[in-house]
Amino acid sequence: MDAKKRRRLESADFAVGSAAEFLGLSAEESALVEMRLALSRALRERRGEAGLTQAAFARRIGSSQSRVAKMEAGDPSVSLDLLIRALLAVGASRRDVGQALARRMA
Amino acid sequence: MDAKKRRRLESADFAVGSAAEFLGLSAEESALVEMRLALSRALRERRGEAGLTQAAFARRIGSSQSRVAKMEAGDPSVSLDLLIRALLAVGASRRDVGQALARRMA
DNA sequence: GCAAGATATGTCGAGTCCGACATAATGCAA
DNA sequence: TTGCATTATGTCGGACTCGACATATCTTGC
Repeated sequence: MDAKKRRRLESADFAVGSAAEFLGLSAEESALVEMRLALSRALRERRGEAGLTQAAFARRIGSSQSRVAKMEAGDPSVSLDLLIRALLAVGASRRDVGQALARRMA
Repeated sequence: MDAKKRRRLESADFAVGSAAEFLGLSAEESALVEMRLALSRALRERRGEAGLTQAAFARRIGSSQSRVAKMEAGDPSVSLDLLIRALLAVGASRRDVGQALARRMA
C-alpha cells in the first residue's frame, strides 16, 4: 500500500481550506485523514456531553489521558480502530459510528 | 480496554443465530465483530463486481492474496483500518464505508 | 477423478500502534 | 498573579498487525 510510506503526515488543522490538496494527498489518503478527523470530533463531542475529563474517560476505557488527547487531536499514531472502540465505549451505536465517519466538516 | 484480553476470538460463522451472546461478548465487542464482518462482506462484493481475483486485488493494493483472504473472512488479525483502506482502494467513498459499516446482516 | 486456478489457513520477521509515564502548555477560579 | 485542574506533546517497551511465504482446501472444466 502506497499510503504506508507517507504515513507520518501532520494531521493538519484545516485552518483555511483543504490541506489535502496542498499536501498532495491521494483521494484515498485524504479520505482516511478526513475519517480520522471526523471520528475525533465525534469523540470529543460525546465525551463532553458525558461530562467526562480526558483522564476520567481514559480510566473508563482502560487507556491513558495522553492517548485520549491524541485521539481527539487526530494524531496519526491513533488508528481508526482505536477511535471506533472509544466511540462505542461512550455509547455510540454502530450506526452512530457509520454516520460520524461519513460526516463532512462543519 | 477489556476487549483486548479477549482478543483472539474465533470470528464465528453465525451459521445459526447470533454467536455473540453465546460467546458472551459485550455489546461493544460484538459491535466491533459485526463491523468487521460487515466491511468484509462489502469488500468481497466490490472485489467481485470489479472482476478481480484475491491475488489480483492484493497486487493492486500492495498486499498479498493471503491477507485479502483474511480480510474477507473477517479474521481477527485484520484491523478495521485495513478493511477501510481496502474498500477505499476498490472505489468506495467515505459515505459508502460509513454505510457498509453500519449495515446489518442480510 | 485430474489438473489448474482460486481461496483458505498457519506462521514469521519487521514495523506500527498502544498504554504509560514525564512534562509542558492552557484554562480558570480565587 | 498563584494555584490547581485539564489538555497537549514527546518518548518508550512491548503487544499487535502487516505483507510474505508455504501449504492446504475448495472449485470448475475436462
